[in-house]
Amino acid sequence: MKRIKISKLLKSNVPKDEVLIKGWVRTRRDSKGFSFIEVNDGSCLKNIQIVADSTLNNYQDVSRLSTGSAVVIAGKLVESTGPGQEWEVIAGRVEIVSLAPESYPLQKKRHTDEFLRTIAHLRPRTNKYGAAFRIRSELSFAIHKFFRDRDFKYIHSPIITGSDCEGAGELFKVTTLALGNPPKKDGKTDYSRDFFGKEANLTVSGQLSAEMFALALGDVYTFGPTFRAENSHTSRHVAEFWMVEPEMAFCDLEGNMDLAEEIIKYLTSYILDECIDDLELFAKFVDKSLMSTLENVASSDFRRLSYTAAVKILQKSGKKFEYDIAFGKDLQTEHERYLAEHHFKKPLIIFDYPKNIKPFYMRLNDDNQTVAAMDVLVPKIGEIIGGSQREERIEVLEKRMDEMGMPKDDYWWYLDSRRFGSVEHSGFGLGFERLLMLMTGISNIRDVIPFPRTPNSIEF
RNA sequence: UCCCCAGUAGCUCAGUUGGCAGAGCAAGUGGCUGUUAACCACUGGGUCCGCGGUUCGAGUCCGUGCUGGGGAGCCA
Repeated sequence: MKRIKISKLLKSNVPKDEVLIKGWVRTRRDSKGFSFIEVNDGSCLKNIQIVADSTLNNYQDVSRLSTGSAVVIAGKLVESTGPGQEWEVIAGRVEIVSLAPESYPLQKKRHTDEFLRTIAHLRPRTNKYGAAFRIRSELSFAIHKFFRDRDFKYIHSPIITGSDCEGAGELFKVTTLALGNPPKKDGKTDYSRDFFGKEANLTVSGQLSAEMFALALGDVYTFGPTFRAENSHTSRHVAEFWMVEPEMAFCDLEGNMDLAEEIIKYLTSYILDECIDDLELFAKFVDKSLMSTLENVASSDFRRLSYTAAVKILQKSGKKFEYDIAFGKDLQTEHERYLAEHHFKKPLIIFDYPKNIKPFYMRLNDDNQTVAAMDVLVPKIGEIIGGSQREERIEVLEKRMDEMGMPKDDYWWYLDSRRFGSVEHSGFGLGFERLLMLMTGISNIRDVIPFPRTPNSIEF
């Protein structure tokens, strides 16, 4: 007999004489002469209720099954005579694959997220984390589907890089040199004797690679891990996270914003359609307003306004902010939250930021003051996308790099793309985990990553 | 890196003015019942985060370190 997953079993329209289930015991309740066993196999949120009669030849052992034990059950699927579930399985055979001892840490009650983080290897066995990671899987698939349906090509950008890309944050060094005694030259570490012959780091962004491929394949995207060695202690930052980075040739900032809005709406609708059982758990136990938030994101047009207009709104708001608002200063978290959560109450896109607070590759606008940058802000999460139209004019780009004191030689290949068939092009970075926080209402980024990496924490 | 909060049973927490270490849940045992976070009874379970200090006496007060959490900065 072939094993059937519980997700499929529960969708059955008719009773079945023979089914084979493999999974883990969530709870057991004994009655006179038989036991109810709730079995979960991870395929969906719901358990299947097993009715195990005392006539089973190993009932003695079955009646001692503990939470977390692995079992194989052969039996028949019947309509449940009790309330609470549509189907149940009358067990003909219960094979105990392995018994979880009393030290099994997961109890039949709610645990705190902080405690579950200390047992991150077991937490996917809980309802909440099982649901979170099923949604993570679905969301990954939906991202590939979104791009494939629009004829984007998937690019694998390198994990180990020789340049620090955009100067975005602190880097993790990659080296095979002896830490205690590295070779020296003129008092400094001699990286010419390192594995790659020069300094190497873990990537902070696949953007520069993606730009090169956009100028060859047209529309491309990357979707992979990125690393930041920042000593951040917040619920929105981790050292290792995944980023989705589309890059489009022959595309200006407006087209870029169009795609950003389209993908957020598409993914939100997709999850609403495909993961409703899991979503309902979050709507019930994690964030009561989740459904209205998601429907708001999926259906409302994102408000677009320039940085200059945003600054004016903030100045006229009459609200006291901890940080000053003035043209040329970056918007702080409190400002972004005010705009997204109080003023507009829906997702918004802010564009045309002052050039002095943005990286070198963003395209200089005609006013010579601002660059064609855009950030997408959503309620509760804040910045979820950062992107720009890229500077395609080589003389403007080189001038900008000079102003910022960047070593142009290291970027010879990047500049080459502006020498040979340069065209206007745009792209953005979408924080995958932040998106997942939006979708689930989970408020700590550490709880949407299987094994999160944060300062001082790499246990698993 | 800065600011704030917390650390007591497996988990979640209480612990008064400095005076014998507590509850609920979980676990174990027994009972009961088509149960469903089942229910009832009993039992076991403690480096009160570490180190140092004050005191006749410290879970409690002081100093210090560590860990966790929240917020800020940085960003996705």
